[in-house]
Amino acid sequence: MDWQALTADQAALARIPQQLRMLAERWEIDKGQILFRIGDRIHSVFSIISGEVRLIRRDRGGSEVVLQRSRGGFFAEASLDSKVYHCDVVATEKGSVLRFPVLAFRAALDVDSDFRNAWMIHLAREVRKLRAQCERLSLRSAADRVFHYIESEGSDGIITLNQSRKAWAAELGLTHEALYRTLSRLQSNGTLDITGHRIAIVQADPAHHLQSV
Amino acid sequence: MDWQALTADQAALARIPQQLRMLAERWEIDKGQILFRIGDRIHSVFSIISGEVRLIRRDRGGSEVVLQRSRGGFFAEASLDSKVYHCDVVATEKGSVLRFPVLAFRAALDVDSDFRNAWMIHLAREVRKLRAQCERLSLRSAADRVFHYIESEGSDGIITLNQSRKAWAAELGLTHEALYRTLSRLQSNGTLDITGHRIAIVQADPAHHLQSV
DNA sequence: CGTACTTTTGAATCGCATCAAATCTGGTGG
DNA sequence: CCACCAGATTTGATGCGATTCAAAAGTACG
Repeated sequence: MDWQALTADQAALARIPQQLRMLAERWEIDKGQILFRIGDRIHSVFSIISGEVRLIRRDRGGSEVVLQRSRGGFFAEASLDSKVYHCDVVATEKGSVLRFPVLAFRAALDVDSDFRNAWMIHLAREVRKLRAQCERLSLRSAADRVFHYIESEGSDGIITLNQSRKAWAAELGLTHEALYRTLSRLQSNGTLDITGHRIAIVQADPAHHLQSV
Repeated sequence: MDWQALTADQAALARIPQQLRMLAERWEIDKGQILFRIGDRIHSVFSIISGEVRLIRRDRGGSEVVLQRSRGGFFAEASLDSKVYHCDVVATEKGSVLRFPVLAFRAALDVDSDFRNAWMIHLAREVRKLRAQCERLSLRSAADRVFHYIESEGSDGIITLNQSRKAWAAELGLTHEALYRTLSRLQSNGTLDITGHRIAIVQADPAHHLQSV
């Protein structure tokens, strides 16, 4: 297991103490596989290596509600403080996850203050990031969401995307068509400078300027 | 300070050790007041008693991006691990906040394992809740968001709102008009049973049924 | 070289935002 | 108790922008 390669969004993973690492199991998961069901006794905390999982809650009618889609990072962290899982978890594509026994995880948090601090920092950052994303998703227009993303996730009005535009569109809550059209409009506008995966804000959107006067 | 009244969404507040509580200061804030600016040295962690604050980042053009709106609960938690604030914080209405010295807060987390556990649980729950909200906000239709909210925030298809519908609309990322119309349509549909602040799903939405077949 | 996926453009449609205005509600003070 | 006000609720008409469906061109990878 290459623990060094994961540090980017996963500083907490790198800080996992040796003792706990040795207890981690790698699970290969198939598309459609159910990792655990609602009501199951909690046994593990997971981190995704590859693929995608969804946390789902179903009503009696059979319609389902996606509580979370994960492609990387931990999931079911909230299970650290309960006895049973509160949702189903299903893999939507082939991939693999890392499984940590929850008791050992709790014990490591209690004992290892470095790990504990890394974990708290990880959670706090996640909260900050998710709050920003909620704000972004409540913006009405595609252009506003693009700006918000660059301003909050990039630095100094410049961002280098680490994903395909299609995936970015999903993160922005847009269809890929809408994002493509918005980007090309903003570029021919002179508002954005797009070179490959690097996107820079050239000047504030005219509409935004009005607000600031 | 009535610490008991806040336990609802704020279990972590109730677990704050006596020593740290004694260091807390209550700040009365006016509309438009700036609590701190980007680049300021971090001195405090805050919790809102009343009113609303916004975490804002500005670009050079003067247009601003809202990273977070808070009406209750902690904000700027992520500042526990940095030296300077990463955004401006402005009050958008009159209210008051609780101010904890960040050093004492960190020390309390190190020393008091009860408080520490409560804090980690608080953060993990916040993460879970925010992820669900992001999923909800990326749903296209107003009806889907209403269902998602009831399924994920309520229990057994029933929810009792603790806020006005206008405020709920904002949380759902909708205009209040859209929410009012959607609710009355779903009620005359026979899909929802609405009695005051109690909303119950009577039957799955027909459109959802198709998916589950 | 072929396959799967992303990127791109087009046309039509639909749902939500927007602006407007009326009604209802809870709380305040006279 | 009533008048009054601010805010929430409700309904209507209109337009825009994103979705949707469709299809073509580009690109990475084995």
